[in-house]
Amino acid sequence: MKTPKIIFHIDLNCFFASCEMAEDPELVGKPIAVAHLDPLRKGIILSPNYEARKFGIKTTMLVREALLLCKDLIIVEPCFETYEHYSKLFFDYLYKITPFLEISSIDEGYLDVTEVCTKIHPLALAEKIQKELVDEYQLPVSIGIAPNKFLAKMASDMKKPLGITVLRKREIDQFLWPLPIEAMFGIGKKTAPKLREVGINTIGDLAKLENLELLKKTIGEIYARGLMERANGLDDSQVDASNDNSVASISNAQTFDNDVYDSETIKRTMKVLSNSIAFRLQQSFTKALTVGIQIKYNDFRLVRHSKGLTKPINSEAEMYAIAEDLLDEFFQQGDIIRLIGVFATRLVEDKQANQQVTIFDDLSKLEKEAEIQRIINGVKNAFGKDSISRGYTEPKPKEKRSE
DNA sequence: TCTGGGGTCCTAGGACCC
DNA sequence: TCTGGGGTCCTAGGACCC
Repeated sequence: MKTPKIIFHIDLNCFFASCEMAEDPELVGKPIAVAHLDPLRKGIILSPNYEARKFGIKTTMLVREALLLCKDLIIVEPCFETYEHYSKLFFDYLYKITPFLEISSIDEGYLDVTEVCTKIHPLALAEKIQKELVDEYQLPVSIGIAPNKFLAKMASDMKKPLGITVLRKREIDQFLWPLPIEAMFGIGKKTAPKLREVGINTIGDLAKLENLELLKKTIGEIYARGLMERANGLDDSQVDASNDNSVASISNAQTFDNDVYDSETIKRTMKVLSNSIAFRLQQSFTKALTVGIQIKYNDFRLVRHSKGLTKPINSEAEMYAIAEDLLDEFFQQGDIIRLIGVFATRLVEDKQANQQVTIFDDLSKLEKEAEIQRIINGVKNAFGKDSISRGYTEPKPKEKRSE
């Protein structure tokens, strides 16, 4: 018999909001939320802190709805550079605990601490991690402790903020099974109703399901089996510590303030998006073997079209040329478009480093984003004024965000 | 609750090759 | 020969996550 592993799942609590409070102690104790202030379409809450959550404010809620719930809510514009900085501090700290670390997103990871825990009790280790992250970086975390990744993930979710939850396999009937099926990691908005339709309302119902055939028919055999296993506390997936830091795809998308009918407007936006992706590819010394576009129609239907290449690319001009071809191929007169995106996937290492220069290379990332927004606004303003491309005018000096 | 943006993984089906 | 089957690659689309 294998000796059971000890897996931690560590989750940064309301991460963006926590970063903002760490940067500006004045915000501590007040209800704050990180959100874009764009009043039209983008004004949604990305991360409320716990003071804000007390008012019922949740992620993805519209800013104006949130302000109705709490008129004193402080809205902070997101700064992703700051979040990446804190994310790095977080993972660098965890690497010192053990190299068996799997980074699963910007604000969470799995640790295999089986070895480490031959010298220290798991609970003592979790408490130490929690305390040191708060003391050193003002970052609160919740920790789930379990014999596998799935149970650890479910456990870390059970107590927030600053929770430590142990979930043993023999206790799943008590702590896991009573939870509603929606609470299970891996079950989303589409699958939950399908399960409820066949009488599965809790994770326990799923675990004890006798008629697997019915479920196979509705959601497919592989998915059905996987879910049932995990509901029974089984998950033999390993903590993947390879973390080579490479991403599988890079994308950029823009929702228009107004629905768009003409391909010229879309193309101008695609040019900006292509530039941003080319920049990121070059920064990460990679090139793409597939380039595609993403279109969201005004009925929210989302489609993707892509093109595989024989030679990898990472320049704006090449990316844009493909995006333009795809648009010409698939855009129909009469289409009404809400969002356009460009993506690069099947990424490969760029052997000959990055020598290409883009028009934005001399700007900081923040300035670049501001510039992109400005150009998109320019595109919006030009909307309707027949096909005259305004080109890129002199960027105005931007005020820098305080560090 | 009229609904953002950036990712991941999986699967179906067609093309192509042997 | 009017007809096989398997493997692999590619594209599109679905679902999920933060």
